[in-house]
Amino acid sequence: MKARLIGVGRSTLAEEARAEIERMITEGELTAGEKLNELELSVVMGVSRGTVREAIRSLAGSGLVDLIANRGAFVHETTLSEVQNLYELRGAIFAMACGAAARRYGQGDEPRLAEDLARNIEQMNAAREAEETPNYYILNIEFHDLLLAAANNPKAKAIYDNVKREMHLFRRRGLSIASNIARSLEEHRAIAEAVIAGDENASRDAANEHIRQGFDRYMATATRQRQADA
Amino acid sequence: MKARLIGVGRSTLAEEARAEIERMITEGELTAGEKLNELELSVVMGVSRGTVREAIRSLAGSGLVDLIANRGAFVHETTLSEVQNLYELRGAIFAMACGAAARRYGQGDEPRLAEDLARNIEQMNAAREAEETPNYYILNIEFHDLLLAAANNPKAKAIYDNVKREMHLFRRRGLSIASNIARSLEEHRAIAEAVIAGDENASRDAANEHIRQGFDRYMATATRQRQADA
DNA sequence: AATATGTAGATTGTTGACAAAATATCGAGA
DNA sequence: TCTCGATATTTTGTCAACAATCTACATATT
Repeated sequence: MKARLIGVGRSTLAEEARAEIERMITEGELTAGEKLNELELSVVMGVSRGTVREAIRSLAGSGLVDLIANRGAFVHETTLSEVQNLYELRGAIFAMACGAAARRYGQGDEPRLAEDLARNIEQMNAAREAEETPNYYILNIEFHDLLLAAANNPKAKAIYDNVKREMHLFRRRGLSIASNIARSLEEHRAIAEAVIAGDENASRDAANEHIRQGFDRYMATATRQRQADA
Repeated sequence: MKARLIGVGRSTLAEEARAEIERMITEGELTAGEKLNELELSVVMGVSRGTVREAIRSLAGSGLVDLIANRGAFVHETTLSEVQNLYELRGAIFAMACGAAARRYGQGDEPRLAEDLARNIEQMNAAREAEETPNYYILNIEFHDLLLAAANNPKAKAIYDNVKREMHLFRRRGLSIASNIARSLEEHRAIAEAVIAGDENASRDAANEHIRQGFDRYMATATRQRQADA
């Protein structure tokens, strides 16, 4: 007896509403600082206000929305100093994950990690040479996700994803300059090497360095763009 | 013109309900794995079910309760492998915070940090010599909070607090053996020294080491207690 | 003109009721 | 006795209405 499971993952209306609001925010239909009107959203989405309210509340926990009692919910505005904090937080978690991945690989708990990382880096190199920036972007995310998965720490991964999304929200503009990609790729190689060597400390350091460099690249690009705008 | 502010801090009913449920969990009135009955809680607390529901939903984001659609909310059960993950996560954030604190102190952004840390360590040493374990416990928390505060990263602090609370839930039994306290104190000294020297990398390493040692001490004590139980 | 006050409208906070799903109960048949 | 299945009860999901609070605008006051 076998059948396609129906309704699996189909969850509550509130969860679907949450996903929809989340999409609206990440895709820019709702901009930073904008107020979320419960009634308006409920009409647009065709559910009751209570359901929308529940969705908004659950979003607040992820940092995408700020709640003020009796005043409502607002799309979180990320300041520049917060961006630095987000980078540091992301770096801390990523470094920890790389250390854990190295340990687990060394113990034989992640047998496929080596080939997965090698394949990813190879594809990334190909994307770089072909100057296929969108592919590079996807592969870049995959690289980090591979290591997060290998760390086998779901809560850390959840936090990492939240931080990533909030950062993504801030820097809508791509930061994909050819030289940046080349350097980033080298850093990936260094991380993968340390992890596959099973060296926890080296993995952590390489990961930390990667995020730090990423922040520097971000700041440089942001400054340049700001000058270009002026 | 001056008057006492009224209604400050008084928030919504749902927030108060959340705080109350949180208390019930942390104080053990609701045990791990137990189901949270919305109606029951609403009667006990004298608010409507919807309000309780909102409180429970907001707690889910902090990891204290797990939600299952159409089945309800359950107090999160922390497994042993999760404990290790929590230690690692806490270590990552604490190490990052110590690094940031070192940088900020070096830049003159946290002028009071040096004396605060020195005072804390001195009091801790006094508590150790007097064998006042409860005081030691409070001072230990304060030490970590001082550094988290100096890092000036609110989101990191929020996550740290969540993790800390979840860990606290798991290990009800104290782990305060005299020799442990002495070693822990030495590690604190090392951290403070690195931070006040403004050395980011050394601060991170010292913090990481501290949490790692803490985990080892925890495992040793837990194993010993398990043997004693058998 | 600038500031305070009052009032109407809009929005959030809270509740109770109904619908849908899950769980418990109980009996029939092997 | 045990398993399966129908039924009753409990519990969650969703909604609409009411109450409390905030916001915006008009009016009055200096």
